[in-house]
Amino acid sequence: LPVDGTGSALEAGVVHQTSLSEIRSTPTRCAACPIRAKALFQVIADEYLREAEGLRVGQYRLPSRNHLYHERDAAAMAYTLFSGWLMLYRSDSDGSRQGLRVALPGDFVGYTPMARANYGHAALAVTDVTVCAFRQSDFHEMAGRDHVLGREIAEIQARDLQRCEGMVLDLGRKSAEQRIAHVLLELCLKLKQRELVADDATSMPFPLTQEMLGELTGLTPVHTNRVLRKLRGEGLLLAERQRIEIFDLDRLTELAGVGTGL
Amino acid sequence: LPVDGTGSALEAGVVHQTSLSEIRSTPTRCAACPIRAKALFQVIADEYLREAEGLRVGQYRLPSRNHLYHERDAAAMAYTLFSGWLMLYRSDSDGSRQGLRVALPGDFVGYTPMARANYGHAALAVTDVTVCAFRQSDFHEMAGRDHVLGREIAEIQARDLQRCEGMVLDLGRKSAEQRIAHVLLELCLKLKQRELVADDATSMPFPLTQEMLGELTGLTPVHTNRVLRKLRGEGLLLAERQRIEIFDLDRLTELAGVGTGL
DNA sequence: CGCCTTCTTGAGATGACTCAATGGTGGTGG
DNA sequence: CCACCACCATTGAGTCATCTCAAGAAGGCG
Repeated sequence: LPVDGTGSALEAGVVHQTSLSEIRSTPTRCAACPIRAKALFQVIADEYLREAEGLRVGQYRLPSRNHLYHERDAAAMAYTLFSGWLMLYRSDSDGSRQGLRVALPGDFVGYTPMARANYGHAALAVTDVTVCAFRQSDFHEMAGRDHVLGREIAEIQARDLQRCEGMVLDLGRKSAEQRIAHVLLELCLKLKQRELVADDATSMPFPLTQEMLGELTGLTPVHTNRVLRKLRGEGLLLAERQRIEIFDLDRLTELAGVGTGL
Repeated sequence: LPVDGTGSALEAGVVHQTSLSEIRSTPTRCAACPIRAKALFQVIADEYLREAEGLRVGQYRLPSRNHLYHERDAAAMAYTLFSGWLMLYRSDSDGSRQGLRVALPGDFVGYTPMARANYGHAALAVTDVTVCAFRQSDFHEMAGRDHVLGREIAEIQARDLQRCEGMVLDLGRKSAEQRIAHVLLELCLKLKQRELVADDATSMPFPLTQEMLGELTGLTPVHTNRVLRKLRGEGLLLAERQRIEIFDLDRLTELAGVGTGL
């Protein structure tokens, strides 16, 4: 029963009951989860939602610090995140991690339309997590049958690419402060869009460790800490365990120096 | 007749004859360009190729240092690069550029399946360039009509995303030397795959300035230069104007520290 | 109560940047 | 054909941001 945080949740695409446990009494409709209107199926009409629901393989629970999948795993499944936070990252050859994106409830992760592909990144549960699993092949087929859906999935992918390019810009051109400000703002915005946090809230849940925040921003945990303290010193925010409070959203936004598109 | 290098080639998606001149006597079939089997239409069967050719709006020539499109331009057209090199980049709010990717002959650029989207990045001609233009809408429609094609376009996008994620990894976790080595190796490999350079060639054309190489790797032009000199000092490569010679491919690869997937 | 993870802080090293000046090279016009 | 000019590469000196190593403090959990 290795809950060492490194155990594989999926092995070659097969569900591994070690850390990924099926929820047999599915209480809620999955694809039509409360967040749907704002998230994965953001752009997808109800008829697809119902069909997608039919394709669902199962709903699973994954404890904090376990992996949903690893980089080299064959990408057999895609998931919608029902509850909890995931961090998607890619590892360097020396073992250090570079965060790619944080997935919040409603996000769609692991979809890879390439034939015989690996995921290419790992997905780590930051908190306890609930996901709905779909077979990639079912998704492909469904997208193939209906080109409107196919087009909408293409849009999701295009958005992911533009986000990734924004990250390249940050890592290549921005200071540590700016990168941290940007990540925090992005998360804050996303939480509000999904109504996981009130629109006028000044503080938000924040289960990422400072080390993870550093992984996302290309920084050392030590330096991440110093930057957070500096931002606190400037009255911009307060980072506590499991929670972040943003005092001055406008100044933080200005500091982040984001153009359009966040 | 502003050939100042900053002139817009396209204005709101309309071809601007200032720098982008149509080639009226189209001598070669475009979509079926000599490189096709290895590039854009890598995975696309001949029947689509013929259809794509029918959709071609025109073939254009763009002089070196001009833009094919800017970041804020409405993404009305997509292009296949017929000859020459393009650099795709995104600008920081302070005006500095972060390179995203170099496009070589055969590459597909500017495709954006999002509705009413901007390109989100700019495309700059590194050399004189010839492109074939397509309307995004025609492409969408064609992909919609045939889901096999749609799926294949999705694969191209997925590949782009994985490349971009690799770039995030480089910028976040690797040293200047490693990033430069990686970019050079990637270009070398791509040129060989497309048979623009002999498979056993030790040197390759390299029209990028050191400044552009710095833009791609998140480095200052000055530091880029120092790194190149250092690599030369170690007998790994020789960077001249317009050309790079790689002496020790294996050691360079090892230095770059790329895992799988380049 | 004690362990383990996370956060905090210090001191010193270093990779990359800035500013500044010089030298090449190819193109252009007289 | 030559002289000039623009762009690019090169080099130096000094600074700054970020990293490394190391140690200690603060919670949470069994």
